[in-house]
Amino acid sequence: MGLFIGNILTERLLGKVGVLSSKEKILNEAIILFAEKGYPGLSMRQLATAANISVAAIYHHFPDKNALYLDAIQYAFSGKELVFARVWESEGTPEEKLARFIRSLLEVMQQDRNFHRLIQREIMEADPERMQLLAQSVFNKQFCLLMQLANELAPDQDAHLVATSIISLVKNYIEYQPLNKNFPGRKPEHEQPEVIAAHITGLLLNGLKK
Amino acid sequence: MGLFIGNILTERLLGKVGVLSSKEKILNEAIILFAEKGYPGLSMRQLATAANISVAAIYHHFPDKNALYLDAIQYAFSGKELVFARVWESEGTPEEKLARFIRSLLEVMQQDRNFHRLIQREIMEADPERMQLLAQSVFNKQFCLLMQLANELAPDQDAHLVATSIISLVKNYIEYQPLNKNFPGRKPEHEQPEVIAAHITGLLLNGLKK
DNA sequence: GTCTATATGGCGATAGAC
DNA sequence: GTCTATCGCCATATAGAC
Repeated sequence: MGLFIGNILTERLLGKVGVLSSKEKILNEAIILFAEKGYPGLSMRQLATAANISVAAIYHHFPDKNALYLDAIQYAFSGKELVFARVWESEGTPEEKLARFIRSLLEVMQQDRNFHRLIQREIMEADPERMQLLAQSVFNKQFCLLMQLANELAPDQDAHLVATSIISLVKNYIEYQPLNKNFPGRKPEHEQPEVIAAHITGLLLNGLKK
Repeated sequence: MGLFIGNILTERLLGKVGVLSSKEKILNEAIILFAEKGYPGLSMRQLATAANISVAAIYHHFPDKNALYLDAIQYAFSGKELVFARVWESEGTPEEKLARFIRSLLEVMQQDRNFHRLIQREIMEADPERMQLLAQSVFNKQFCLLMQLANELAPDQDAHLVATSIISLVKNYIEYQPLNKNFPGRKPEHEQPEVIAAHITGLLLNGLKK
């Protein structure tokens, strides 16, 4: 038992049966609030209030604010890789796999907005060490599989650039939604994942044709 | 004379002959530091030090931190529209215009990183009122012209979605550079604007073809 | 228009009781 | 493991002299 104290996965399982440890409660609130306000924008007092605990109790579980932030990010990232497993394991042509990947990525990003905003803030800070950690421990496998797919779809093109383009297209539809509401030509269906997914997939597979 | 005190454009002109007013000095530093650290991350003391002035002097020019921030954003945005004028006024096929637009956007974003980061932070905050201001007073004309071009290139597709895709592709190559360094398949030429521009243009005009 | 000095409060972090 | 109380510092913002 003592061996598992502090193990996030154990706490996740506890969470699934409705028992949230204090540490997990803190981390859950931290993910939401760091995503919303950013690192300097969230005070330990605000977090303590949100988690319904005292500031001193937070410092019992985490040595300082920075360590808590890093833990929260790791916690938010854990398990995300599994979402795409079914995409890569599924049967079908490369074109079908691309459509499925785009659809899945879009759903993950739109459903878990806190995850998306946390990543976005991290990328914006662009700290080299943290970028390396993020790339290697979170996204590396997915990026490689996407490059493989890109290579099947367009062997003559640069797989790294193609993979980046695919991710860019999906990510920015989510990100630009609040801004794009204010531009002409906006239609209600532009917020529906299937419409966006169809557009992106079509664009990639056919380009712009008259 | 008194009429022009506080007029940013006047101060810009003064700036061009090497005379920076204190207010302009503050705004210039504010753009850099807000872009780097974000609103809560930058203190008035740090800004005062960077602008080589006292905190009280800043409060002589701006009523409070928030007003200063909004002024800094407006200041950073002023004049950006002119950059693309030559793209839209130039002669050539729609395909050539697209290539030129992509190239210009890429250059503006890569050269003026502070501008890019300020916008990015604003979009991430996603405050509805500020999104409206940003869309209408800064990007509206460009977006409309880009939609027109999209319509010429692909009349059967949704111009709003196509325009968003084009911007997404360009913006994220800049944004992902620090992260992408850590993925396999990375090549040095992936940081050259002309290589990126060629890839994006090709992707849009031809799609992924075997 | 700029300064020094200061008011007032929130910040991260800790001490020590229970 | 959680609390109340508190430390020392830095935050935004202001007062008033020059």
